[in-house]
Amino acid sequence: MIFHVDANSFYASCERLFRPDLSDRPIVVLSNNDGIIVALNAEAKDLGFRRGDAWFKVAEAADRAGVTAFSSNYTLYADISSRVVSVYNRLCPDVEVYSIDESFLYYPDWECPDYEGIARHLRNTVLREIGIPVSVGIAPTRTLAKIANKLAKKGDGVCLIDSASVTRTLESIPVGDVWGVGWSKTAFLERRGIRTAADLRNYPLHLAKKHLTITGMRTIQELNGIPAIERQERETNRNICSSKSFAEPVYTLMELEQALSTYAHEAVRRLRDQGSRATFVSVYLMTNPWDDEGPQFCGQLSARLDRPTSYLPAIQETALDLLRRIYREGRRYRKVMINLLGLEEDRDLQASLFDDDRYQAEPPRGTAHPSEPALAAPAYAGSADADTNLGEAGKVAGDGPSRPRAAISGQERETLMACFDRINGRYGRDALRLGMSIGEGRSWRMRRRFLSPAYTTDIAGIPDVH
DNA sequence: TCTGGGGTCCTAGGACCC
DNA sequence: TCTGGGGTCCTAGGACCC
Repeated sequence: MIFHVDANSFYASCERLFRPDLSDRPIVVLSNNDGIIVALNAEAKDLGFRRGDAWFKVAEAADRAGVTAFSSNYTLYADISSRVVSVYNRLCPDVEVYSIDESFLYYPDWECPDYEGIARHLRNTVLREIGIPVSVGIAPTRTLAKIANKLAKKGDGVCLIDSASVTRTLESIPVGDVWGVGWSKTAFLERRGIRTAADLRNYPLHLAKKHLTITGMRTIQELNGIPAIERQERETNRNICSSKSFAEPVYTLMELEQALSTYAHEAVRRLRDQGSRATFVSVYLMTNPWDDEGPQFCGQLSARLDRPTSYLPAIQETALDLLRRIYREGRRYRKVMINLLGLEEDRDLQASLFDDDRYQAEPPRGTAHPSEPALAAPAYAGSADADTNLGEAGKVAGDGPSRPRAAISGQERETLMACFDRINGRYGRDALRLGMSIGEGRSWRMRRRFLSPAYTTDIAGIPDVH
């Protein structure tokens, strides 16, 4: 049997943990740059606020209604999340962490089980030990368990769907609320008169395969009680990207370089945390599509690294090189993004034919890697900007930046980065950075006006108790 | 002034192979 | 004369998720 455990208004609950004065008060949590509402508790929902509301549009109304707003504090949420998961792990032998606030717990199919009793115990334990309210949906498949959880949130926090109750239950669920049925599939299904999860459950599989793709077919099987969606066993990501919108428009290459270097630092930290190396680096640069002033622009270029690596200087230099090729003067830039792709685990690493320290000091150039494909950049000219013409900038040499490489061996790179990791592990993740990411402009810095303290992860943020 | 960030999986279609 | 059939791999873009 599968339990889907979901924290209620997780970010808002985390903020409230350390603010008992806000119990029963409406709370919203904002995205980066305090742009939109990404999470809100029931009290705020009752006042009519919605996930996705642009903060600048609703801030005044929220203030009048006595809503407390928080900038998102992911450090806090991640720490609370891991504490919640530690409780799951104690009470269930088989836990799949699905997202920061959702997990699937797998229990054996016993003869006469009291699954609901187990769920209530789980719920009470998390609430008592961590202070976070969770709901539990119980069903034979993950899709049904997600639906059960939706119902649990409306009721007393626990809901079980079994073969006796499944038909009646699904009749009350709009098809768009089913896990895996998004905006596009909902529109398609409603045109054909399929409005509820019960309707979808009876949709013929061969039609589903044709019109809803294999994922839609799996969803239907799951609604019929047949597990069809595979568990996510892998712990590591396949892509890592880092990107933030700027608080204000940015014009200069130098500021973009600072921002991109900062995101490269962040992306490589996550890359190294999961023990991977990247094969490709991709950089996106774009203006604000909402902005009516000035021309729009959206460009992207990719490059293959010499070899899969997690060496920050190499990745950052490659990224900056790409940025300089994409950059056009006179645009009001809104966002720059780095994407690390083709991730390999350290232990799978394939040694390059030429990856020998003897060649490192004098890297073979030109003729050495004839088979190394230069990544053609399909650089698309974005939205309204036809003159971007990235074609001529489209070929990025496989051997990275044009600057001469320092004579430093692979072993030395590894030692250097290990030292870098240790220092940042001890003194804070930004204690040591590459020069390029330290700068004063800062117009690209995030706006986080309502940030709560790092109550659980920073000695300075620990609350005083009187 | 001001509209998020970080992911996964799937498919179509092109390039290429014998 | 005759213009197939069966594959693989890769990428961009769509759809979806939290």
